[in-house]
Amino acid sequence: MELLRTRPPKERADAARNRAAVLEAASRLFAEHGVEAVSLDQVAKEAGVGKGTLFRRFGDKSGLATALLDARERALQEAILSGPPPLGPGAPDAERRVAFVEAYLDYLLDHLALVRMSETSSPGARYRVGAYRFWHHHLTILLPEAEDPAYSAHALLAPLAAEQVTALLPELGPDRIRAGLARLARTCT
Amino acid sequence: MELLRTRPPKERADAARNRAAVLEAASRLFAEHGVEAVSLDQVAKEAGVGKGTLFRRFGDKSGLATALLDARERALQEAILSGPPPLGPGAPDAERRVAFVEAYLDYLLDHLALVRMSETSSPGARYRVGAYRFWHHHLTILLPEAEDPAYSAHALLAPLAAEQVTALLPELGPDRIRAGLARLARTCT
DNA sequence: GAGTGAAGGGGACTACAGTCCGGTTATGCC
DNA sequence: GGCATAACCGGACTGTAGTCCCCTTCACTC
Repeated sequence: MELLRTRPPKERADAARNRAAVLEAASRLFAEHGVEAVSLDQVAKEAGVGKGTLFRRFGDKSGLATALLDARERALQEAILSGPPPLGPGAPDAERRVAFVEAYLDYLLDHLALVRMSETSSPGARYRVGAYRFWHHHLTILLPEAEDPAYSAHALLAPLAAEQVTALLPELGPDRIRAGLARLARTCT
Repeated sequence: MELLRTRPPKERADAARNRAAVLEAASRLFAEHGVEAVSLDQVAKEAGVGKGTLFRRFGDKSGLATALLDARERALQEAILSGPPPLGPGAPDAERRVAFVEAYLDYLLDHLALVRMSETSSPGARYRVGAYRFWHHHLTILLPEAEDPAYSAHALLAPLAAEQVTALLPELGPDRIRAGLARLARTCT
């Protein structure tokens, strides 16, 4: 018998079932038709729930995308907090910065359309979610010698916006982007 | 008698009249109620034209914003091409880069909501318009010693995205943003 | 296992961006 | 000045994000 509860114990059974159904339906539809081409009506219908339910659970389109990315995001955060260096603790700051931007770029390229949706539907979404705060805090800590670590961290995250990477990818290709980011991370004091 | 034609001679009189009416109405409504709160239906009604006309002329919401910003944008481009240094030609590259990011930030802070609308309604709009190409080309020229001038120019423009500045403004205030950008522009090789 | 309070469900509803096409008007030529 | 034609006009139409609120269903108590 399954007694393990990953969520706080107050989520009702029907709610959990619907949450899972929505995530699964969204994942399937996005994979099949592309993120852009799928409307939330379709997701709701495919999941067998009403539209109201979908919005109640996920707030808006960017919230749904964020929920779908949650697992991958957590994995990266784990690797940063307690994985092996240079991504995890133990390496010099500059190397950890480089490792971070490269790992984040990998994550981004793997899920570009979805991250883009999570950042762009709903204005300012990127900067509101907890994950951005996490990346920003991490980089701030790794920039103790900068004149304004908080600003430098934002400036290093700016070219990692999904919108920016999407626009630059056809022009420069992933390798130049990766190299440029690494240079930036190493030298940005 | 007015013989001066600023546009190529093929724009019909009614088209020109409607163009002006739309721009004036949009400008007035945005000033009065805020950019976010005004719908294009309202703009069309206020200008006394149909919706179809509005979209025919300006393509979409971001096109309308771009048209409203056109004059200010051109002024900045003029100053860069032929104004006095350090913004115009004559000063060392690093100083010109700093002058550019500061001047652009001023422009941005003056018209933040409008620029944001021009960049965010319609995905990828920021990178498609001619103006972005202009700024990018200008910075590329000013970064001859960078390992990848084209990428560095993009990276320096990234923290000048309206979305980013909007998010950082309440947290850091304009002065820290300005100082951080200037540092970045000076040292970004 | 029946009652009860609250959380959840769902679909009709609104508002808005963007499209389309039949009718209209300006312009250039005779 | 009249005519042909191409450009333009405008509002009805579509599809989508997001809201609202009444009804259902769960979980907890006795």
